[in-house]
Amino acid sequence: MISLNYRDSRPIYEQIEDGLRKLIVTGALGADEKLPSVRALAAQLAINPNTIQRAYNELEGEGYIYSVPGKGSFASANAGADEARRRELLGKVRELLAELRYLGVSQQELADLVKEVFA
Amino acid sequence: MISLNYRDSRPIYEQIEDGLRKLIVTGALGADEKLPSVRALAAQLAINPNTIQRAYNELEGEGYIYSVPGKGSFASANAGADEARRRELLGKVRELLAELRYLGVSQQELADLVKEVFA
DNA sequence: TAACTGTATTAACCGTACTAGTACAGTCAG
DNA sequence: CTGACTGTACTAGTACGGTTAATACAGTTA
Repeated sequence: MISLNYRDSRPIYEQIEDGLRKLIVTGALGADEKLPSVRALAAQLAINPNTIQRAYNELEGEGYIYSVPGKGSFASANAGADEARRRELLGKVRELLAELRYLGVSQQELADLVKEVFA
Repeated sequence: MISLNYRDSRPIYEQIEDGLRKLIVTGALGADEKLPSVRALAAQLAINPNTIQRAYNELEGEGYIYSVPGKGSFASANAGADEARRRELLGKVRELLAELRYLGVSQQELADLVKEVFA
């Protein structure tokens, strides 16, 4: 479900955040679908439950999931309300595109990439 | 020339790397143009020269600049040879696009962004 | 009741970013 | 040649944050 890369300098909880966010935005995790419990995912990944909780906490702050004490954590129906993150991501994409252009990637190739993602 | 954000969790040397990389790929720093010396930039940013050196080191490893002992550091003529970085960036863009789609950004809007970068 | 859920708190360990200080060799203008 | 610049290298110390560990508590549910 999620893979960790210990060689990556990025913290584990961020890798988990990204992994879950990806599952949600790609539709692999449907709305109101139950996520693994904090302890279960910790056991599966062989890491501390606190690290999982931290990832869940931040994802809840971003609106991607919601947690109910005693019941569990679930994928949010719609996280599209996060305008700040949208602008942040657009800024990142803009910088990456500029560098890719410099690296010789054609406009056509990038346009195709956009089409592919929306296909 | 370069601004640091101490609230950012990312290391200073990475922020410097990104700043210089941006100056290079946007053409603000032309080919073989001289970069500030390790000590000069360190003084300007009020940080330790070692941190600057680390950033320069990594940028040289990526081919974005080259350094000559005794002379200085300079922007590379062509950094397009870095195929690994190209693929890395393309992967990142793909993930960002998927999330932006989920956040409600239209395909047209992203296609326009590509056009704008290449304008 | 028992086993699950999320949540909270505290202490400790450890990697690493960063600083500080120093040193050496190459370059270049005076 | 001299002196001031350049990049480079190394060591030592500090500080911060990620991660683990061990508990504890309250809500949920079969």
